[in-house]
Amino acid sequence: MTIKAAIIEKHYRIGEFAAKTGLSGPTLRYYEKEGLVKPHRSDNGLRYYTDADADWIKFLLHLKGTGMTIEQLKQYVTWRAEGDATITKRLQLLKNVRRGFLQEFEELQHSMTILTDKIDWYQGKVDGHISDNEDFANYLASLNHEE
Amino acid sequence: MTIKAAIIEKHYRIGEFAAKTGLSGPTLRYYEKEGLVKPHRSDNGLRYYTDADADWIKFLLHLKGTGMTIEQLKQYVTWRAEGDATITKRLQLLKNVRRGFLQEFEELQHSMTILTDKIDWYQGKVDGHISDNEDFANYLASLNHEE
DNA sequence: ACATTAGTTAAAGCCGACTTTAACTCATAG
DNA sequence: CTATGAGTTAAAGTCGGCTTTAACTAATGT
Repeated sequence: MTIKAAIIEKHYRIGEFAAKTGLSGPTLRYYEKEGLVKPHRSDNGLRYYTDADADWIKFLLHLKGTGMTIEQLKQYVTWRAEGDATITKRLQLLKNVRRGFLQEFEELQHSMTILTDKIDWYQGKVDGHISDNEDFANYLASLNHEE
Repeated sequence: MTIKAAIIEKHYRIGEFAAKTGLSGPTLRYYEKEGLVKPHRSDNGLRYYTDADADWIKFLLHLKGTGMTIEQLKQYVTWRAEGDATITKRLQLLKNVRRGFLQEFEELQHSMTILTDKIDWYQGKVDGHISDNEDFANYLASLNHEE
């Protein structure tokens, strides 16, 4: 006797799916118009999305979070639709994205250092253990921090 | 005999200053209109900037780099112009900025992890040590990485 | 003296990424 | 059967952060 699991794929209509993904309905329609996501349609013509679509949106948002624009995402999606022949292209694109992101990341870390230094400097002024005439440039220099 | 160093403060006109700061001339004028920077004027009416202005711009760009908007920067500048009475306000503002930035930073790190996992997964497919039917969700699960 | 390059202003334009509007249809509880 | 809430479309609007344009004046090299 064969056991056959009847896995019923859950259908999410746009409102529920919007809540699930954190995007708005209009944003989902916008992404669809840009070709980033392809929801399905039930017989009555209403969109529905699945858990697989949710996974895809999550991944998409991570890529977006690394600084990819909608245009770049479209390119990725286009290649994805073309199948395995474009895997190296996609790999190369993602590597380029990572390179840019790492660079940006270092700048963010530097800005973070400067921000923290400034906070410490203000705190020192408030607490009175940095003298009134010590300016921020000197303070940075004393920490060997640039800019 | 008193030695008096005649320190001549270098004046940068907008073009030179733009090159120095990496901003464009129009952007410098825009920042001025928004009250973020106050260049000086020579007798002929032309703007000039100093090294102190450059330091200020650099700091401003770091704040901007942490996600502060022009409006928030304006608030900071306004308080700065009001003098020491607003130091605690500025300190509080910068601490809030840091809190938001740290949060954003963690999300960026997570996106980075997912991006790298995807790159490794593609690389595995290309190199043939990840089987054709291993999907990315499984691969993430195997790494104990979420989403 | 004059051509070229740099600076001046106010106002309009642009771009990406959505959001809002308008005018409509569909779904469903009472 | 009808009120209400959700979904449909295409098109226009918004917003932040500049950039471009237009019409002009100032500075500088030959």
